[in-house]
Amino acid sequence: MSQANNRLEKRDQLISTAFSLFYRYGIHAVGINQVIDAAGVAKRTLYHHFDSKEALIAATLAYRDQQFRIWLEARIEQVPPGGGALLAVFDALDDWFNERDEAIMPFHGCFFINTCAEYTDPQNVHHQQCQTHKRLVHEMLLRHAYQVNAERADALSQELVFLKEGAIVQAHVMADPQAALVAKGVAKRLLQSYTT
Amino acid sequence: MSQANNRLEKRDQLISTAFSLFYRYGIHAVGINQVIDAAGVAKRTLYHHFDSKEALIAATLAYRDQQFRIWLEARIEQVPPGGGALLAVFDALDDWFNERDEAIMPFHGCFFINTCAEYTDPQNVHHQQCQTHKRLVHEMLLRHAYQVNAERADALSQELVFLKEGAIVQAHVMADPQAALVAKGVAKRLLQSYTT
DNA sequence: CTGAATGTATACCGATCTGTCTACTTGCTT
DNA sequence: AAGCAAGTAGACAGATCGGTATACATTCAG
Repeated sequence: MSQANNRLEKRDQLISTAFSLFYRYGIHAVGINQVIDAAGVAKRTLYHHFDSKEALIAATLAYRDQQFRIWLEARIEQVPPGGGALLAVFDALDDWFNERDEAIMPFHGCFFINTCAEYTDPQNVHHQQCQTHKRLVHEMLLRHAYQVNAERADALSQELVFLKEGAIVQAHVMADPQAALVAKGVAKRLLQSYTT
Repeated sequence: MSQANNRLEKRDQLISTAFSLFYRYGIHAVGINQVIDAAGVAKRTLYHHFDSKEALIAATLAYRDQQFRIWLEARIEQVPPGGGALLAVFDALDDWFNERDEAIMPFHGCFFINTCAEYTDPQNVHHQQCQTHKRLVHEMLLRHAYQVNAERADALSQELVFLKEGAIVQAHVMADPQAALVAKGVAKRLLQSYTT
């Protein structure tokens, strides 16, 4: 194992450890010492890679953004394009909520919604990073909505986003394992009404 | 001003001050000292009324639960029963999001969703208190859904809840002032399909 | 060979955290 | 009149916070 590999490994180790802790316990509730202990890394090493806790938070959000979008994109592309792809989103959510897909386990709600709950001001740096993530996911749905109804793709995708967010909140807050399927039921009817 | 009044006033003052701070900055981010400074109360007084910060949090959640449900109930009862009452929910949300109703200002997302984001474990005491609140609001919608379609009231109310939660998240995370109206549009179509 | 980069461990800094304590005041109730 | 409940201000305790400093080890590149 080369030094260059070690460099990256430590950095990534810190980010993925920080993510797991932030995601489970919340950002404010997790201290820097807890992160370095769990990562098995010296404090100096953390502050070598990141200027501050704020910088670590930003890196953690970027890490999850990548992980989540790559995962969802892959799940959608497993089915033929069109309405089916949009419904596949809810099947993906179902597996996420019920922790049936190792690639995205465990489930503690949406990390970005949770982060906005800790930084409620929309002007806050972290809040805005969450907005960017949500916007990118929305655009992903929009691309597939075009295949269903190009003229009304904006409206369709936006309405599906509402159902998606509602399902995530319901699954987490109410610990409802069927949330994704309920949302999928509504999405189906919605899709029908958009498929002229 | 009698002493007996003063007693209750101090307690309520602490709760409403704590709520404002917790709601705006998050629970973990707000310290006990910050609460007593803002409330203009001695630390001893806080610990006279509450055993711990945990107890203050519980009281804060109960306070908001009451405030919110009384507010929403009042908003719904301003219109004749039936489908209109269910749509009135989204008009109420619209005023909440855009801070047009003094009774429920300001808007920093849903305090209960935010709290669940800080206490992600559904077994956590505070998380469960949030579940209870959401269940009570759901039952409120259910009662009105009965007027629309008694046989399928469960399904209808559940789907409206999803739209409601989705709208709250969208309004907060994306700072989208129109979220409630988008959700209302979907709710309208949903209601039509349930009004045989 | 040497120096820069990256890593280790650990002590330390000042600030803040929740919660307790002392000492005193006020005012209602019995 | 006496006692109790509720209030004040503020010191204090012990832990933890984010972040820095010191001293040293390893490894790769010029």
